[in-house]
Amino acid sequence: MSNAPAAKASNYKSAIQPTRAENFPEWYQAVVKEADLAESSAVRGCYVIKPYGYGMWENIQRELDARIKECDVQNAYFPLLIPVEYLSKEAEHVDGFAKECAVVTHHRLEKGPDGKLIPASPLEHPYVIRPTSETIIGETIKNWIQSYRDLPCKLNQWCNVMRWEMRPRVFLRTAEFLWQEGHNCLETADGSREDALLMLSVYKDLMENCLALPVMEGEKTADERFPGAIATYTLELMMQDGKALQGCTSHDLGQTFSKSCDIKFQGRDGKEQHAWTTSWGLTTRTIGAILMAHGDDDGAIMPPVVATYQVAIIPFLKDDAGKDALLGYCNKVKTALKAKGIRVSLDASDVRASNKTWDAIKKGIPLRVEIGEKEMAEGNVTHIRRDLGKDSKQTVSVDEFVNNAERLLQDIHKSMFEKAKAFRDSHIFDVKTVDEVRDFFKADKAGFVRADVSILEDKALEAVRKEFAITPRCIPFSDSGKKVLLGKSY
RNA sequence: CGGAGUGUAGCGCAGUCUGGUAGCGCAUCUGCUUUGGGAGCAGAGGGCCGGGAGUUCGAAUCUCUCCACUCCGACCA
Repeated sequence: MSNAPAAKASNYKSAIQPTRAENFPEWYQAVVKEADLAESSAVRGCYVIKPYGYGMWENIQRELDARIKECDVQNAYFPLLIPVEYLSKEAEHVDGFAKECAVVTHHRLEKGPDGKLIPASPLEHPYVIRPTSETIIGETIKNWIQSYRDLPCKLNQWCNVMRWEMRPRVFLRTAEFLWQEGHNCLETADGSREDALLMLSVYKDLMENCLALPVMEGEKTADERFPGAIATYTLELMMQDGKALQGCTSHDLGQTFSKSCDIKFQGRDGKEQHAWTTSWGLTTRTIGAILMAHGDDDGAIMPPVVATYQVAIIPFLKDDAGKDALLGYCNKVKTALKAKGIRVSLDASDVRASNKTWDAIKKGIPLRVEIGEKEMAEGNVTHIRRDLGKDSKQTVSVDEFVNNAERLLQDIHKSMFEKAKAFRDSHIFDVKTVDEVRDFFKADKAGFVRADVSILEDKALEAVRKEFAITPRCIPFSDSGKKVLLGKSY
């Protein structure tokens, strides 16, 4: 933005206000609203995901589900309600979630004296609405597993969960959210560790190749671990304000849950033993990550692989006389693109073309196709890349465009990834001492600092962590466990 | 759950300090003229000022009390 040519500075106005530099959190909310992705609901902390936003989630689901199944995981579904006793069996687990559980205590409503409905018929055994399903899945599959021949047992469910958050933020932290949670059961300690890492690699594939998000893969420090896990692996993402967002999570649960749920099997040696389990999840938060990693001051920029629409066709209608012919031409282009498997929107409404254009920009549709009488007369289309802006405008024949559209989308993906990666790489700074950590965040610089893991032992770090609200994000694999990344996070 | 802020038309805001029955911009509707990076002119419609209680002849404005949202923390995907 700062290097925008002075010539157009006079009439330049970003579509989203405030800009990222002016106020990042407010910019984020404006992007969500202007792109028509979601809105707040009557229920505190719960949001309505609107069709344009839900379309992204469906595409993320499709891509991730296929990859999960490649790992021989089967989909299943377990109840929304979990008996409170289940949760209380694992001490660390209950500590981790007890504070944020919604509890179902009654099973009926009746009219009170003032005509209002009040809960009636208290439940003898209350339920919690699942914050996660380790316990109920464990209690179920213990009956499915008797022998090493029943292993591995790999299950996944797509569902909603509820965690009573105090400070909700659309997509990033909501009381109810959508995710998949995988729960695998393995034969050995090595098996569960390798499995947790395998699922992490699936997420990495999704992030890089579908969401165009560069990741920092690593292990969480002990205090950042999932309650009950022996190791938590993560993909940390960097947002454009330099804050971290945890992109997914994959836990090696060891025998914690197999012991509390009593998942036992007879091993190859004939001896009975507890199984080794993993759990791994990815949520609708990834949509927030996409917005904050790729968006610019004109709004969202959607990665082509999961974009609800990959191409927006915008007819430039001059008058009613030529309307039918022009829309017919646009529809032909749309049909040709759809035949190539490309998701296309065509805005045939009477709204002014320039407003349709801005709508497509704010929604972040990767490719915009403008079609007016000029194009129609010559058998052409004009196309513009969202990530590069109007300087990328090109006019080519319909055939050429249709044949090249897939490659154009791939190019967009590639440059989005490279741009995000360049940002990430230029916002990680090596430091040696706690004082350098303090100096970095005191100067209000954006990004992470990378230090030797021994810094975690330094007593002085605690005060700095508190003062600037920084946490260890992960111990990246890339430094073979010798370094730790510290930063602010969502 | 702690600290701070904001609730007035679909959206963004002014008006509140100093009480007198509500205004601006955008959007919407109508008409004409326009049309390739947010159109122009003319006209029109739309709000019991977040809810409740109180003070007052009179409350958007003062008092009390709820509620919601936003930001910064704590907690987390």
